[in-house]
Amino acid sequence: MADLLAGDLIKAENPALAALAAKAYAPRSVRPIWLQIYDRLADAIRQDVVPPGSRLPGEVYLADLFGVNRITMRRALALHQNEGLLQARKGVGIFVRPRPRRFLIRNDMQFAESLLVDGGSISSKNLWLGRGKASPEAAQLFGIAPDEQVILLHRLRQLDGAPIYVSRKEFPILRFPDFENRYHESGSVRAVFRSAGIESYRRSETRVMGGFASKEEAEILEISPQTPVQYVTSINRDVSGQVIEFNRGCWPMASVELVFAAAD
Amino acid sequence: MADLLAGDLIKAENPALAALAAKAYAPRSVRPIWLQIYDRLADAIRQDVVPPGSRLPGEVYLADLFGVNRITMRRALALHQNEGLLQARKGVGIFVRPRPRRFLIRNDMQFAESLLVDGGSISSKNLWLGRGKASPEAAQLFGIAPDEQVILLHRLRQLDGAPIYVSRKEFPILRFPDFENRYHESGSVRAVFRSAGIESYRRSETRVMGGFASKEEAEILEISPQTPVQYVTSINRDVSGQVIEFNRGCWPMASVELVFAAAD
DNA sequence: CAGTGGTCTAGACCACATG
DNA sequence: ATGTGGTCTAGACCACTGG
Repeated sequence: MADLLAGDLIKAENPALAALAAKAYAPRSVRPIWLQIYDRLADAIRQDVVPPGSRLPGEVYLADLFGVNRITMRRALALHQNEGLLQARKGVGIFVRPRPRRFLIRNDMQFAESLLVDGGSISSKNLWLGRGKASPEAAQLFGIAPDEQVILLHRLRQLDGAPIYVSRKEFPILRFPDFENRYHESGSVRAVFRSAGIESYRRSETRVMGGFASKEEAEILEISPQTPVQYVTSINRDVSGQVIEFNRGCWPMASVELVFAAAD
Repeated sequence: MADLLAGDLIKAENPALAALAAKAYAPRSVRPIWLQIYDRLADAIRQDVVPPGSRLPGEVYLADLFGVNRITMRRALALHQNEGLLQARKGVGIFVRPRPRRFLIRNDMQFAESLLVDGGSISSKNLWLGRGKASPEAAQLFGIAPDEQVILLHRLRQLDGAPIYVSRKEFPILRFPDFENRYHESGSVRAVFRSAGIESYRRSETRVMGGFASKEEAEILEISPQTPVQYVTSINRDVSGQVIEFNRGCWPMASVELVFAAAD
């Protein structure tokens, strides 16, 4: 009784979703039911039938609404989670993720990367600053032993409060012996460079590769583990060619677009 | 009876796989069984217990081997298909994909992209050459109307016979009125450029973005639909700045690494 | 505590490819 | 005809979150 009541209430709250579910399915042989549900959910989300940030009705209710078993319903939901449109939180519900925006990272080689996005405010948050073992790649670039220490800076970039990019930067201690203090004073890497006498530097190489979010990355970025992501590693050098920064970042794949433009 | 016999035969064929499956599972609360099976399969593949190109035992047999239900087994297999290590062919079996290699695409801006891979032979295959409607983006770049025609060249790149990259190139007809004939004569885009008086050109912009393989792309690349891929679009200009080529390519995400190096 | 998503099983039927 | 992978159901139990 209480179940029926709750069901009716939710249904009344979102008639558009109910209408979407009421349509007849194409034959299973043409396209599996779960993919058809996946399609309809995608439409519902993109057409703001269910707005970003809102919570979807529960799986059992949705399954009933779409006239399928809960398992079948879950397949459709799971694919959307994997692709980044939805995000489940155990014990809480399934939420519509903020509309995936395409970030543009201009990578002009001469300048540091710059984030461009239409509207929305990007904020940067430092997760951790300290010293630790260099990654093998950074050690080689800095010309130090593999187990030597480097300055480590973990940063998180957020769009309107939602995490969107996590990076791990490495700097050679020899070059920036007082990195931490300088950084705390200024709050900017560029300023630390300047205080070390580096007025200008350049991006010498950028690598892009695909992967799947580790548990840690998934937690920080608030996505499901195994979600496809893009890793970007970049190398900055001073004018003499010395490597002064090695950076490795991670994006949810769906929300970034990289642009590499010629210098002109 | 026949079942048992077949099972024993296969098991005898691959004792290493059986050994992998025989180990006790960690508690489900630590890591779900299907993810533990996923892990073991990954090990088996990466350690050549099941070599690239070989076919896995059937799902029902594997499920029995790992002591779980077929559905549970399928979850582990499905994730590997999604990530590119395995590839299922309906009615045939599940196959181990060729070891994902990291392709390096050097993108020096001055030169056309060049494929680098350690060992293995890369071949190029033309799927289609003809004329058709320009994409909106290309039309704008070429300075033509959105419904105007362009030269279209669909190409497939293969590594040791396995499809690895599919691209769709667009060229302005005004600039290359005799493209098809020139191309058939020489078999190279560069030669067509030269015959049109273009001795040198440059890559002015490259964009990288993630996505999920459409049904068509999946078929060409022999991957499952919805598998994560990377799209790369690039623009080539002649020395005067005129756009002479617009290219859009698609890679299985797991098998490519893009390198953008500064000109130096 | 109730409701949520996450996992797992048992069994069924289908579509496809191969011999 | 057989075996393969693909889909779908029914029902169960668990772990987590919130009030």
